[in-house]
Amino acid sequence: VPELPDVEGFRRSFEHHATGRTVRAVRSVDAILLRGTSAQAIGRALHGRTFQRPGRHGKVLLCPAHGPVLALHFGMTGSLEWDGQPHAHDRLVLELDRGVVAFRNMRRMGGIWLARDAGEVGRITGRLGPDWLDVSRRELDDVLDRRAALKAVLMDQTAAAGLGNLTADESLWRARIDPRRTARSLGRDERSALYRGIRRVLRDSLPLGRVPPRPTWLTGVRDDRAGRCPRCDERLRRATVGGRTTVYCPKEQR
DNA sequence: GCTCATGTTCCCCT
DNA sequence: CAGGGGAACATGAG
Repeated sequence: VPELPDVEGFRRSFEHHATGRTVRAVRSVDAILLRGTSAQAIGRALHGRTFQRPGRHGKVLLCPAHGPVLALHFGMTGSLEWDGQPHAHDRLVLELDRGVVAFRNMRRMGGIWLARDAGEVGRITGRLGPDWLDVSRRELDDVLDRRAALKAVLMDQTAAAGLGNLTADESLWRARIDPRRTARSLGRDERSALYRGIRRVLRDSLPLGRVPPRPTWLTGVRDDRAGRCPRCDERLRRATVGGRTTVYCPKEQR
């Protein structure tokens, strides 16, 4: 479920459970998820190291350990678990001097990176645009300076990082803008509405670590094929935009 | 068996 | 080069 709010939730849990904790063992490393590193390299780099406060850039979680930095991308089904119980979908398990953290990921999309130091983190996040929480209203104009479909631009991580299918649809629904519009076609007021929509969705989702499936939100009704707009009760429509299923209100989103 | 899934990347067209 | 469409990746749920 990992979009910006979810990864921020993982970041907080990692901060709470792992900051100041020392790695005692690394196991259950899934080679298919490794990106430019190896199980041996991760073991060598992290064993005996103590984690510092984790960071996040878009959907990437960054876990520095006084030198090496472990980076995780959760794909569509990744999560962090602290139950200490072995699970078939564990793709990386770190035993700490107090507790165990498991990177669990059923579908094995996403990735595991290891940077040798903070300076090398750019190799991992270098292609990402600014984190959406750091995008100013003014910078939004730069992000939208494209001919592509608006929703495709919002989900393009190289333009700005962190929005996914859910947060993009939710933000566009809040702003009452048609996801299929060309990014460049938005007027000033529409851009401001979109900016407020994105901020609002992220701000409200952040403390929960997820986009809340409230019935008053699009997210709460989007999985219902016969779902209706929580605001105007119009029958919601489904389309494919930017290669992904898109739910919107044809009456309000213009 | 079939369809779809909250992500990313690559390839082929236009 | 920019953008769209589709497939691939890997695994499950309905």
